Amino acid sequence: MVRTRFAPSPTGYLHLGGLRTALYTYLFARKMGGAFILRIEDTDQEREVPGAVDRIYQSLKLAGLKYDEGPDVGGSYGPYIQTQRKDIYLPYAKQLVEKGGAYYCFCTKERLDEARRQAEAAGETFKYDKHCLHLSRDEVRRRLNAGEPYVIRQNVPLAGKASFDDALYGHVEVDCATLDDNVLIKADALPTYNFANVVDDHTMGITHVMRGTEYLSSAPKYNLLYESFGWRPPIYVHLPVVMRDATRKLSKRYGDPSFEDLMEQGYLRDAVINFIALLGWSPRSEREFFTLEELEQAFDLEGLSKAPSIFDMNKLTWFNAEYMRALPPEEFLERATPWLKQALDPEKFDFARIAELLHTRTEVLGQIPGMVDFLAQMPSFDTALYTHKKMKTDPAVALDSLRKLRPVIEGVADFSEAGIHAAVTAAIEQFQMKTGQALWPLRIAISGKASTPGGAIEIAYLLGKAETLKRLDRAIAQLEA
RNA sequence: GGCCUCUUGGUCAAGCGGUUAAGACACCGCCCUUUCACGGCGGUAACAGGGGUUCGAGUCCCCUAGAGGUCACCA
Repeated sequence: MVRTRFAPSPTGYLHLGGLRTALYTYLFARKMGGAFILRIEDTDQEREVPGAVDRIYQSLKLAGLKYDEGPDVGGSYGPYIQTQRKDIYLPYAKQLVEKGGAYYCFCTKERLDEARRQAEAAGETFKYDKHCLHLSRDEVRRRLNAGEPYVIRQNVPLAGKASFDDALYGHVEVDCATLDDNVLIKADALPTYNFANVVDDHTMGITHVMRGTEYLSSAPKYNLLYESFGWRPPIYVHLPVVMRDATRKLSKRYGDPSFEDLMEQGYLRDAVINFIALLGWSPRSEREFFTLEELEQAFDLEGLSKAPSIFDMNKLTWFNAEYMRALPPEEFLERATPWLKQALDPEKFDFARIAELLHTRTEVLGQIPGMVDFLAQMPSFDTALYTHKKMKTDPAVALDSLRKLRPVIEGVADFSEAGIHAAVTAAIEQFQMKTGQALWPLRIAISGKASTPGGAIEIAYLLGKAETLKRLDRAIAQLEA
């Protein structure tokens, strides 16, 4: 059975690249009828950010990526947090030492730093010189017993090739000579990422590993470990990076949003998932709308792209707008209400009607307050707004129209949209005005904005008669001044 | 710098030896329309460069260039 895992470090928020990795990992497991596992990689105690583990749970939950096994849901391969597994790594490392695939190292930080400095001065890449590999068994035992601090290093062959096969990138091979004897067990007795990964993936029965391409070049080294243990390596699928532009990857530093940020800005979960899924994967068809469930069926490794892709906020916003429009009116109203409340008093305004008007005009929920705040408070505006070429209006035309319309509006008994509409159209006909010359100025006069959700009639209705007249009077006064 | 990887319009991308090189976003134009949207129709725009292989290369090979990754007791 296929078993995949998402293994983040609790060092902060879940960024969109991480979310995509999690998504693909999840989708592949579902597609194959396998299990999706969450594992927390917290072996670097210094970098751990308090609360980050909870944020990972939160974000995955928010994204709808349910895991079958994980720290907070259990499972038969636990624990799922590496620091809670700390006792299982050392025995494996010792086993590797016995097999010759690793060795104890007592070198001090000073000696290493010095060697590193010299290598740098000579313009060479630093490589550990296997100094401690040649220590006798007796000496190793003696120093261990004396309580000397130590690490355990991987013993990489001096010559030959190390390689692995990636499901996406194919056969990747490097010369062992270019590889360093990396630390497997740190002085604090915790494993490094490299080692913990190999041990955990094996002991947790992981069959497919999906992770970023930043691990691509270290993967051959992993296989050496698998070989030493005599274990079968999982199938690797390295995923290209999600970029912010041609040369930089998406990052919080430049203000790129995290998944949580997007949710807070009023993006829809399904829209973000849909967009992210298509960033680096193609269904190879014209289809572009997929629910999570549909992605679970459609996803495959063949559609993955090898090149990094740039996160296009524009397209995400388009996707979001499409998802917004596809919402049933009641649901849109429900989702829009909290945002409407930020700008308007629900006691004073017809939220249902406003939501109707907003529905096809809202790309992101967060835009809502700014689109309706003029209803609560009349903005000041320049009379240049009255000038509109196509409507054939300007401040002079506007003043004339507004003067004619004011008494008409005052005389509307039934201040519904139908009532206002009937009265205004009758007046337009009676005065032989151009529709645009009447309605454009009216809308400007009571909204103060070049574009609004809804036209003059709708806005007048929403404002109510008293407020509409008040705004009209002020507008006329402004034009007369 | 060594090693690894990537390269189709501004962006996401289809293509897997023979196509007028799809489609989507964005942009522009037109239509619809009491604004703005929505919707409809149309348009601009790409195979990084150079060598091969082949009757025929975006598709295969090599080189160059550009970009990314990696060289930690970080993941």
